[in-house]
Amino acid sequence: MDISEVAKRSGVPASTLRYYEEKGLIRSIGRQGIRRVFNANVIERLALIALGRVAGFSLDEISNIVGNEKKPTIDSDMLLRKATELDRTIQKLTAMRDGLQHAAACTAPSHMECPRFRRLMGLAASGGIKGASSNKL
Amino acid sequence: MDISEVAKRSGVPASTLRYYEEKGLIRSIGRQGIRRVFNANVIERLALIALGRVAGFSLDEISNIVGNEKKPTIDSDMLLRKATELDRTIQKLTAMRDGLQHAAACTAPSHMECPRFRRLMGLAASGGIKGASSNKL
DNA sequence: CTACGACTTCAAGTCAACTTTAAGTCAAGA
DNA sequence: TCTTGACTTAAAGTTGACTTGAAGTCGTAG
Repeated sequence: MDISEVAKRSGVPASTLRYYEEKGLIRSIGRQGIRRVFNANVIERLALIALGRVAGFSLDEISNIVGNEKKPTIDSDMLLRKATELDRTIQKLTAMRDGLQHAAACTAPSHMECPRFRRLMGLAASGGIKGASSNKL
Repeated sequence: MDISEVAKRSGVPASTLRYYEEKGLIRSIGRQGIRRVFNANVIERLALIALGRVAGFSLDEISNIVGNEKKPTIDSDMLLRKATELDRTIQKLTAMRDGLQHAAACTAPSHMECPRFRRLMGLAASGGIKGASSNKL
């Protein structure tokens, strides 16, 4: 596949694909003349990268998860830590989703005045309030 | 509470608190001389903002969710849409968490070669691969 | 053969979300 | 009174993740 095919199939712009390759997140299997040629599995890898972004990981963190030509070691302890971190995030988001759903139906003048909303949010916030990806590699 | 008290209690730097106030995300209840004075409920609000960030919303989107002095209307349809969006994100992250957990224990040479990992990631990616917050206000 | 369109590199530009810096205000303690 | 330290503003700087632009390289249709 050439870069435009990958872009079309994945929805990721060619410029981003070049950028990701430069960062070592994906790689082209070779060149036809001057043009990059990609293996079909790059699509899967891009899905994984997009997923990591949604999960709030930085490209560097994702690099550690999915592996990178430059930085080789993929440490299973780190994967477990990421999984745990993600689990905490999921709990927060679940409480937030419920809070949003309730807020949409609630008649309280302001969400912050609704005890149910506040309880859900308190639940979501419990155990650390800091932004995503607040832990180191 | 003065700004450093809020910073200490919330973990959010004073510079960020001023920035959030400028954006209308939080507000000080008044001034003592030149210094801001905050009501205790700002802590709760900051928790909600942090939560929104974890959920992948931009400050502008969060502004729509939690309300803003400048932009008043908080539309319940929008809240439901955000809840739905969040639900999709939660499903993805759950699959990713399971994938990471499995990858940590799996003996396959590379994650991408492990069928279980790939299935979980495929599950996570199904129904749209694009990054977070890809929908408009 | 030459012009076109799709690729290439490399450098610079953009954007959101902050952070830092410089210069100033003020209450309180020595 | 003078100094110190925590606040203030406004503007400039930083970072991560891309995007855009300029200048160049190809394969191929006319």
